Amino acid sequence: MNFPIGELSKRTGVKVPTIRFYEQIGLLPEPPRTESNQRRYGKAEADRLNFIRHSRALGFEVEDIRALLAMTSEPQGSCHQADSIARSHLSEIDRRIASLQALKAELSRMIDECGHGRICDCRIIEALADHSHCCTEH
Amino acid sequence: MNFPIGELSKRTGVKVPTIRFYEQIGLLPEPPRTESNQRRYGKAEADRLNFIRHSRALGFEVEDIRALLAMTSEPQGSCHQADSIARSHLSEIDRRIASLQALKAELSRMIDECGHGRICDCRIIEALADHSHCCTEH
DNA sequence: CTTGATGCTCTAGCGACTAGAGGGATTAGC
DNA sequence: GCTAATCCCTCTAGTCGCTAGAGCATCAAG
Repeated sequence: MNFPIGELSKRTGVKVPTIRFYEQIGLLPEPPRTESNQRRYGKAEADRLNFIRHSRALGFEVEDIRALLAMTSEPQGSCHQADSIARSHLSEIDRRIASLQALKAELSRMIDECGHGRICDCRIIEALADHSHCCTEH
Repeated sequence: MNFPIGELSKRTGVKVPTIRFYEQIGLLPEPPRTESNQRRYGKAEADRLNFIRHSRALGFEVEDIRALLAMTSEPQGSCHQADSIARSHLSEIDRRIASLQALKAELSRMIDECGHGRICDCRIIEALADHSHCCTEH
C-alpha cells in the first residue's frame, strides 16, 4: 500500500519513465516521497494510472484524459461531457478508418498492376508520380 | 522553367517551409540560387516534389520515399524493391485499420451503454477505469 | 561489505512538419 | 523614382507522447 515507482509500473504495465512523464504533465499528482526522495504510491494512484493507460490504449489524447479524470472527481456531475468526448473521439476514429481504407484501395490497385519487371515499366512508381491516375481522394 | 519556391509551392500544393524542410533532409536536391541567394526550380524538381507529395499522401514514410526516389534514377533496375516497400506498407495499413476497428467497437459499446446520467453511474468512465470490461484486445 | 537492481534529475531525440523572429529582395502601382 | 506589399532568406523552437541515455544516489540480498 506504499510502494515505489517500479512496483507501480509492474502493476499497471506503464513504463517507469512514462509514469514520471505523466507526473510532469500533471496527469498524475505528485506523490509523497521517502526521506531519500523516492516516490511512494498507493492504490488510488494505481487506479488512476490504469484509467490513463486504458484511455490511451483506446486512443484518447492526453487533453481528453485530463478532462475525463477531472470528471471522476465530481461523481455527482452530469456525464454529458464524457459522452461528448467519447463521441467525438469515435467520429475521429471513423474518419481515420475511412481514410486508411481509401489508401488501402489505392495501394492494392497499384500493387496488383505491378508487372514485377523493370523500374521504367513499374506501375507503382508511375502511380506515385502521377496523382491523376488515382481513383480516390487523398 | 526557372521559378522561385513560392511558385513551386503553388504548382505542387506543398507548403514553402515544407519544401525547404525536404531539401534539408535530402529528399530534394539543393537547387541553384540566384545572385541574391533565392532558390530557382524547374520542371524536374516539380515532378520530384509531386512524387514525394503523393507518396506522403499515401502514407509512405520519408525513408521509404527516399528508397523509391532512388529507384527512379535507375530505370533499368528491377522493381522488386518498390513492390516490397508497397506491400509492407499495405500490411501496415491493414494492421492499423484492424486496430482502429477494434477501438471503434469498444468505444461504440461504451457510448451505447452510457445512460446519460451522473458521472458516478457513467459506463464510459467505468469502462475506462476497468480494462477487464473490454471485449477486444488493446 | 559488496554488488546489482532500482531510484533520482536532467537533457536530448524521435517523425514530419509548423510557426515565428528578424531581416533582405522583388515587384506593382503611382 | 519611390513606396508598400509581397515574397524570400536563415535560424530557432514548438508540436505529441513518449523514449533513451548520462551521471549519480540509494536500496535489498547475500
